[in-house]
Amino acid sequence: MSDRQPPRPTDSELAILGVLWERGPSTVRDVHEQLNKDGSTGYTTILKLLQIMTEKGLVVRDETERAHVYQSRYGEQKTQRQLLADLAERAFGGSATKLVMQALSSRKTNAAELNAIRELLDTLEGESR
Amino acid sequence: MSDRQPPRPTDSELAILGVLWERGPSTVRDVHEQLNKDGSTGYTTILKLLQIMTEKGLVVRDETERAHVYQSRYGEQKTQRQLLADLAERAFGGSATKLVMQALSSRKTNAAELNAIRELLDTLEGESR
DNA sequence: TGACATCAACGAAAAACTTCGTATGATTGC
DNA sequence: GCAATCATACGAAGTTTTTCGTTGATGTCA
Repeated sequence: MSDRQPPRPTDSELAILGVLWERGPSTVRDVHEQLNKDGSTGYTTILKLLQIMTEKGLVVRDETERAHVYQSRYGEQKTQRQLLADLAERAFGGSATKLVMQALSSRKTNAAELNAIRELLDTLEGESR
Repeated sequence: MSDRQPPRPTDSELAILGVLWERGPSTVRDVHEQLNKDGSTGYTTILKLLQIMTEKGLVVRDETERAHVYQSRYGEQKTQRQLLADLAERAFGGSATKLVMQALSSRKTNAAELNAIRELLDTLEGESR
């Protein structure tokens, strides 16, 4: 009963996770500087969010230095998969295939990207045999 | 300044929209009965949510009858596209292609589904020429 | 017509999310 | 050593989300 599965990150939390994935383990200052390039969020806001995310188990904190160092507890891809599964469940009747097809048909994809997807399909088809 | 773009529906709102898309225009009672098959939400909870959704512009209300009739203001696919674009933006650095590839590689897809996706790719490739 | 059912509206409360001010303690530079 | 700086922690306020109870109006039917 100790570690149940991680909660879905909120928008703000996801923005922070993005920085942590990009930069690796970071201090509050690091994250704040990165996020403040365009928007404007106070330092203590980021701090508070990271504290809450620590409680939730979304990040882990290293307190050995004065400036605590945070890192994402779950990898970027794992989180992405989680979010996709969640969205498929909530908005696509649980069908990931429907999700993929909707995503594909609703925007312009250039030839290179289409090829990359095609190759991925080939790989998957090989596996499913 | 009148109609800005619709807000992202919350989880509960999305559940209600799901019913409206499936059933078409419905009363609060209709939605409530549909959603209460498994979970347990009170009648007035659904009512309140639909009132809020009306304010937000997610649904439109026909008040000619005593039991108001609600319908989704935006189609299912349009909403799905919106949600996908939003998720791509928030979690995939704005790349819908990354989203698709992650969705494809993170689960088992049967042969028929893979073929359907392949055909879709063919169609898209034709268009992009 | 009078009791009962049905419905919308309103308000309120609890939880989650977002934001930040202030307090307080550690570190650093002069 | 002391002031300025940098860091965490705490609490609080405002907003959104979710939930429902109550009220009052309208309709039904025996």
